[in-house]
Amino acid sequence: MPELPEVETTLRALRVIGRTIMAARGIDYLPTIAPASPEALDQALRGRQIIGAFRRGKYLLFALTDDAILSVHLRMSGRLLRLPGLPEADRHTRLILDLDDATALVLRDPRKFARVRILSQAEFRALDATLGPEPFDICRDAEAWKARLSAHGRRGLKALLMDQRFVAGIGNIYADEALFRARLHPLRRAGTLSKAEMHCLAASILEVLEEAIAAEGTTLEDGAYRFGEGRAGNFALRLRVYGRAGKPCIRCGTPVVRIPFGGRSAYYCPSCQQRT
DNA sequence: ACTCGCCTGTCG
DNA sequence: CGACAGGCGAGT
Repeated sequence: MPELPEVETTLRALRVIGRTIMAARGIDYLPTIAPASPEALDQALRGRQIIGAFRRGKYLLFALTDDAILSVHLRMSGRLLRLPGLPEADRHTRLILDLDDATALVLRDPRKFARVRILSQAEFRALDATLGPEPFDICRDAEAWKARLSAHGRRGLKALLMDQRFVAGIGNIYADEALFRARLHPLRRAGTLSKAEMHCLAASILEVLEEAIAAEGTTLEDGAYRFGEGRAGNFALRLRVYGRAGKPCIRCGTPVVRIPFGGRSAYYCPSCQQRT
């Protein structure tokens, strides 16, 4: 579910810097959370202050006192909310961190894919090294962007954009949206782009991510993505191609196409986004 | 460089 | 009932 704009919005809405974790309550505790038991997690987190909060790709990272970093990845269906009081667990609540100001950080995740880890500095550096550059860096450096695309010339553009080792933070929605804006076919091989097309792709990625962050992310009709106390993002209204199979392309009227892609879908306009 | 599995929920 | 869902990683 959440891609870079949703993770960024989630992080900004939490405003947890300076708070101290009073208790960690694990409910329907996930095997994807470490330490492996609620008691051990509580022991590891209780009394620690959150002294920093940042995002890397789709990871939410909370710097704690004593040099530890709490890492949260929401995967497909996770949300991280900041709720008042001592919130009760609903059916999908997996973890509640009670804070010192009578609020709580609450992880909800119907599909149980979300991951939580407590990392040492070295473990964080190792994680960081597995991720490609942030789009806001690489897409503003024309030479580096060109070199990076050229280094993976055989790969299709959509697969490449979604590969977190290539660039960190882009997922299914924003890959399709960026490619639509750049008028590039999702299966076009990266090595076949002209210099102008490479530049256009970088500009399209920056544009769509910035607009999506400004709109506080994409909450689809199922309402799965929420942030803060449970607010929805507004970018679904601005999606130009994602999820629009059979509907007219907003640019040329040709019906948008959906093709199977890596167990999911790619949406594109067969007229505006030629494979050539 | 690919597909599949992980899990639950919803929709047709 | 099957298809599909904002992701990733273990397998080929």
